[in-house]
Amino acid sequence: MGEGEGEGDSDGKAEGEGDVKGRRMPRAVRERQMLDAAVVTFGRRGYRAASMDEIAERAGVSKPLVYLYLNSKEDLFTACIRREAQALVAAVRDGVEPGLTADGQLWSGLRAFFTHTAEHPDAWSVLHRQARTHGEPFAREVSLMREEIVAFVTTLIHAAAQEAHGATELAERDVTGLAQALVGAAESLAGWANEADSVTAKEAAATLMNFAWAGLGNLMRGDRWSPRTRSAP
Amino acid sequence: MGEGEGEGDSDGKAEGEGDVKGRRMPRAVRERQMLDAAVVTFGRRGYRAASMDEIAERAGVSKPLVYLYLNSKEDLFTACIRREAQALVAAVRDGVEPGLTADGQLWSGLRAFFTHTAEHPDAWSVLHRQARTHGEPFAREVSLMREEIVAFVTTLIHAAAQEAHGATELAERDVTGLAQALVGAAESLAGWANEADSVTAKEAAATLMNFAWAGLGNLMRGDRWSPRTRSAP
Amino acid sequence: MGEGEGEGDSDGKAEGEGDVKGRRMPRAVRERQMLDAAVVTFGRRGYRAASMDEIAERAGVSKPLVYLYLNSKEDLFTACIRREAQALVAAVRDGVEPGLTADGQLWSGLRAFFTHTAEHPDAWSVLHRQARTHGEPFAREVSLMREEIVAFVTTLIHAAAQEAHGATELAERDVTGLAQALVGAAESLAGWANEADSVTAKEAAATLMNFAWAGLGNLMRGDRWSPRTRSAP
Amino acid sequence: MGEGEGEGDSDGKAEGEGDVKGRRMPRAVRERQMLDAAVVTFGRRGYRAASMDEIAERAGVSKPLVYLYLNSKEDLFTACIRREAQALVAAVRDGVEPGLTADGQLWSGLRAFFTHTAEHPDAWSVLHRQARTHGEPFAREVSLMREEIVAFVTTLIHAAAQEAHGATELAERDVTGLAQALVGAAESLAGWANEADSVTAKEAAATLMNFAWAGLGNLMRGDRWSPRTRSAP
DNA sequence: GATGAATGAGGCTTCATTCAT
DNA sequence: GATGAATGAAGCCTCATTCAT
Repeated sequence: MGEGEGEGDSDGKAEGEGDVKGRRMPRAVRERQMLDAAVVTFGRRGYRAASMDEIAERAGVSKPLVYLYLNSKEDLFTACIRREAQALVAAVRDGVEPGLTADGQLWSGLRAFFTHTAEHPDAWSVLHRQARTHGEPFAREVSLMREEIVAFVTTLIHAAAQEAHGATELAERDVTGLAQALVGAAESLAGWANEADSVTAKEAAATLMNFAWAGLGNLMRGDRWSPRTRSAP
Repeated sequence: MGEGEGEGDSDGKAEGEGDVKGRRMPRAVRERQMLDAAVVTFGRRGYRAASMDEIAERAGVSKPLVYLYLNSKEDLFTACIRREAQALVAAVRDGVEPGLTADGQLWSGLRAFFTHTAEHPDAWSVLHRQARTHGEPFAREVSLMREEIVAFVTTLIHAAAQEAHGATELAERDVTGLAQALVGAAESLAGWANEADSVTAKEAAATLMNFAWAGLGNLMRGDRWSPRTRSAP
Repeated sequence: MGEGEGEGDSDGKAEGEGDVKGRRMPRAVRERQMLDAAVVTFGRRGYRAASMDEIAERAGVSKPLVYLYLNSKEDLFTACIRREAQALVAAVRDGVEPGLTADGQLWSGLRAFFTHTAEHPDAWSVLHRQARTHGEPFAREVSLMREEIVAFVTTLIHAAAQEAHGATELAERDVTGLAQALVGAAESLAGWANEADSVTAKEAAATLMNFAWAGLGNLMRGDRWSPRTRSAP
Repeated sequence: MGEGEGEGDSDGKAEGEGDVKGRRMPRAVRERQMLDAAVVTFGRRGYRAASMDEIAERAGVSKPLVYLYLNSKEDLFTACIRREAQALVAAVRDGVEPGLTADGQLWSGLRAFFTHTAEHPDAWSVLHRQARTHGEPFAREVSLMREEIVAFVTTLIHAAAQEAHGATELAERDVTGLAQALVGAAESLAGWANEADSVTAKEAAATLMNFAWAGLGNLMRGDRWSPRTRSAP
């Protein structure tokens, strides 16, 4: 009740590598299989509801082996988070096309972000939902990633400002606020895009880009809303 | 995150009613105490990690009484969600000052939202994190609330558009996208504001308001970013 | 799972006495209501699965009142057993028509037995199944009743023997064995009659009577089966 | 009753395998130990009153192992019933000496029945008392066994009738009634034999055989008792 | 006479984790 | 390198039973 999602185990156990159960395999491969299984399980069931039994079974190995390689449930979860965080950051970095203007880069980065999260929903669930829902050891890992992304976006914002005007000084707090809002909006839109299949990653990216663009423009123009500002935006 | 694991239980048990442990109290009062305790516990630990033992202890009653009044962990969690969702919606509705222009109303609503979430961080955690992290019975409750808020925001957006220009027709998808992004941004900013105490509800509201304002302006102007648009926002 | 039977509470709570809930009633009446409720509940759910809550509710009183009048679950169960055992014994005794020959008396007694058990299935369940299934305090009560009936039947058997032949001496063990077998058969047939509604109390009694009759006849004739006896009964 | 509450645990835990507590053992062996312990516990305490704790302890293992191998209390009880039902049926079948006349077969079957129930009183309690006292999942298992035995007895009755007379047609209902009564009597006598140790299986079988014999004879002779029949059996 | 409020104790079940092979 | 066997600890839930009014 109330836990997990998928009773139907029609998903691939990634046994597609042609491995027969019990086959000796190099440690690295086994470890990857375990992490894959763990990400799926944690992503769908949540940290507490995921059982080492299910993870081991999904990975096609025995439980003691999981412990041998990954020590404990906590360590395993941390490893998942770390791996997926790096993968996401890498996907975004690699998606950014370097030759473009700052806004072009932002755009390509956003597309990469939405594409990656759409293609790895379990990983996204681990990072966005599960890791942040459980106490300190895990939340920190995600915070690090989030900060990395926020920093990256901040850089792009500064660059865009530079390109546009030369050196308009932007207040640091404003920029951070914008970045926080952008990332939050992105996360929300990622969820929206995952639910309503009709919305593609590209559309989500476009929506967000518009949003960011407008916010940035206002910021640079110093055109800020205040209680005294009246209508007519 | 600001929630953390909360090992140090230096928090007030809200026993402020002057009650001595073990005193007989009318059902309604006890029930409120239990819900209070449950919100705190669920908010900090998460649904699975929260134990009925801890909830009962925090409420200052024995476990069986919790079951007598609230049936099961699932029902208890649902009751928490329901109560806090209504409280949040009510807070926002009550915060909106009716005489104002649409943007003034949006502004006051946002302030109320950030104020409420800042004052009830555990409740906010329950709604934003915990409820959505666990399966169907709970997520739906929050979805209802979220949709209510999204609908409300959508109304204000339309009203603002009207006020500004008369009848610019906005594409429905754009408006929904904007609302989704806004709510997501708000959620993210609420977290930010909770973490860094230096950021007040008012500031967060201002940041978001700017954001919304700019997005709305763009939308109405038809001034949309596209890959071919070049720099100079 | 595995307990009780009737979810559908379409049975009368015996509130047919025209009592309004909460009405003060003489102790004897209240006590009877409680015992009625208890017999139904114990009969359907079994001793352990029956809860004092259900019994109190079915009786239309509060739990503490049940304790006030009947002390404990154990005492309550004992009271049920005692009352129903006496009722059954009385029904049989009253059913026996005194003027008849011994076999006529046996016949009328059997009819009374089957009629009573058919009309009070819950009471029969309490005596036959539940009481004997649980440890010492209860089994003894039923044993007493059973012995009373066995003794009564034994008397009739002796009387019948007398009537038939004058003083054929029957071995005590044989008579007791016959009586035991008879009672067991009666219990089994009572169950059979309860299940297959097509079998009436009268038919069951007839079947058993034939049985008894034949057994008794053999006994008196000294016509006993032994491994060396060959076919042709 | 002979079962009682069994406070004094002076019984052997059947640890006769020479195993030391905690030793690793193959699954099949452990499973048998658990079933043995469960039969004893269920037989003496009843389904509800038996605790998994006691069963595990009696089996010399920890509770989780019981769950690992047997899933749940319900499954465990079902497994007990199934195993003991099969054992009893097998004992009776194996006890029947095939070369004999029908009545000889009935006799040998009865002896086997009484011997088996006398040697396995807890198993008999499980089948006769406990399983039938608790709701549907369990009663059905025993019903199947009972029907199997009733059918078997019915066959023998027909055969005996054949041998005796050639083809006297017996009414189906009469035969079923006889079989029901016989089985009931047998069950009752089994209890009697268990209580009073002085009564051996052989004696019980003899008593019942006489009973059956007489009933069958009457049936075939059409010599039935009726209210109008007067004395002189 | 009657009850709403409250609890200590115990039962079923699951899980992360470790041996011994 | 890999696993079948095994468990301590903990969680959800229910129940018989008692106060205080």
